[in-house]
Amino acid sequence: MRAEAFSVQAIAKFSHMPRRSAAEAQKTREAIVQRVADLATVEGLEGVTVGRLAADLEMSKAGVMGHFGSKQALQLAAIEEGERIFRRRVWDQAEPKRPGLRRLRALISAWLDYLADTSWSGGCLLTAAASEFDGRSGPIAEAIAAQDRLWNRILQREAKQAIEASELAADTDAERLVFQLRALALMVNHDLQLHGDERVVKRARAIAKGLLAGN
Amino acid sequence: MRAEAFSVQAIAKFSHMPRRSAAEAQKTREAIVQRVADLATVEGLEGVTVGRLAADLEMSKAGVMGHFGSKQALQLAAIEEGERIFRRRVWDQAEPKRPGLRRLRALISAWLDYLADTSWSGGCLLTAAASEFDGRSGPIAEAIAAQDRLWNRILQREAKQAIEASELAADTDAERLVFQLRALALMVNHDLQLHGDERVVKRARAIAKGLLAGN
DNA sequence: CCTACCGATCGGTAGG
DNA sequence: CCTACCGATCGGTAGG
Repeated sequence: MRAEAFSVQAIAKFSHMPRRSAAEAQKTREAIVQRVADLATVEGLEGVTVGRLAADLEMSKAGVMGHFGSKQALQLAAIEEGERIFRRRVWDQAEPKRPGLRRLRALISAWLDYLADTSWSGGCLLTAAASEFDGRSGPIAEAIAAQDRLWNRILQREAKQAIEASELAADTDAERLVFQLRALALMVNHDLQLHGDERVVKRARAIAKGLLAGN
Repeated sequence: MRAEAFSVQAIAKFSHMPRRSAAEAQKTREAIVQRVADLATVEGLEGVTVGRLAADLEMSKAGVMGHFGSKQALQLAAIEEGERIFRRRVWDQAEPKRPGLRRLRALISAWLDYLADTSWSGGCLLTAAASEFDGRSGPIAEAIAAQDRLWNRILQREAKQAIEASELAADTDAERLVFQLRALALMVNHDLQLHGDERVVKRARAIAKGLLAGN
C-alpha cells in the first residue's frame, strides 16, 4: 500500500496536469489568449511577459509557451482575439441592418458601445496595439494595420452605398466622412482611458448623429 | 617620457570623460533627453532600456543613469522634453496671433504641421505616451494627463473667446468643437504613423477649415 | 503541463 | 563618466 501510494506519487510528479484531451488543451489555450489580450490593453503587447502571464494564470511559463512556441505567436494570438471580439461586438451587431445609412449608423453606435464598455481593462486592444506598433515592422504591425484598413474599407463601403441610395447628400465625400467618424471613436477611446471622462461618449454620439443626419 | 606617457594613461583610466564642467554635463544631459524622447516614440517609454540608450549614445549605462537616478526620472525628463517641443512647435507659433478665432486657427494649423513633420521618429511623443500610460497610475501617467488637460483648456479658452467675440456662431458648443478638433489631430497622427498616409493632413485641414469657418 | 535550467539583459549601485 | 558588479527577470528549451 505504501509502495503503491509512492508509485502513484511518482507518476504524478511528471504529470501535474498532463495528457489533457485536445478539447481540454483548447480550453486552456483560449483562457491564455483571453488573459493576454486583456493584460495587453494595460501593459502593452510587449509589456506583458510570459512569466507574469503564467503566474497570473497559475501555470508554469513552459505550460503557457507550449501553446504558442514564441512570444510573438502569443502576441499574434492576442491580436486575433482582439479582432474576434471587435467583430462580435461591433460588426455582428450592425450586419443585420440594411446596407447603407442604417447599417453605417448601427456600426458607429455599436462601436461607441464597445469603446464605452468596461469589459476590457485598458480600452480597445486594437487601438492600443496600433499605437504601440505603428513605428515597427513585422507580422504584428502588419496584422494591426491590415485590420485597421479592413475596418476603414467596411465603413467606406457603407458610406458610399448610402450616398448612391441618396440617403446622404450626393456631394458627400465618403472618405472625409469616414475619417471624421473614425476620429470620433479614437478621441472617445483616448478621453475614456486617459481621463475616465465618460461624457465624451454622449458628445460623440451627438456629433455622429449630425454627420449621419441623412437627406 | 615613457613613464610620463604611462602616468597620463593611468590617470585616464579612471577619468574617461570626467570632471566635466557644469555646462558640459548639462549638454550631455540634454543629448540624452533628446535621444530618449525620440527613441520612446518608436519603442515606448517602457520599451526604451537604459542599456540600449547608452549604447546608442556611446556611453556607459552608469554615465546615463548618473544624470537621472532612476529610469522613471529619465522617462519624466523625456515627457518634459516632449512638452517643450510641443510648446515651441505649436503654442509659440500661434501665440502672436490675436486671441479668439485667429489664434485657434493658428493653433490647429501649427498642430497639424507638427504632426506631419518627420522630426520625430515615431510621431508625437505625448500622443504615444498617452496611449501607453493611460491604464496606469503614477507620476508619468499624471504628467501626461495634466498636459492633455492643459492643451484641452487652451483650445477651449480660444474657442470661447471666438464665440464671445462673435467670430463663431453664438450657439457654438465650445467643448464639442474642441473635441472635434482634437479628434482630427489624433486621427491624423494615427493614419500617418500606422499607414504612412500623408493625404490625411490635407483632409484634416479641410475639415478644420469647415469647423472654423466663422461668421 | 511540469521542473529545472540556459545565456542575455534588465534597472540599479559601489567605487573611483 | 567609467568599469565591474549585484540580484532579478527576460524569452526560450530539454526532458519527462
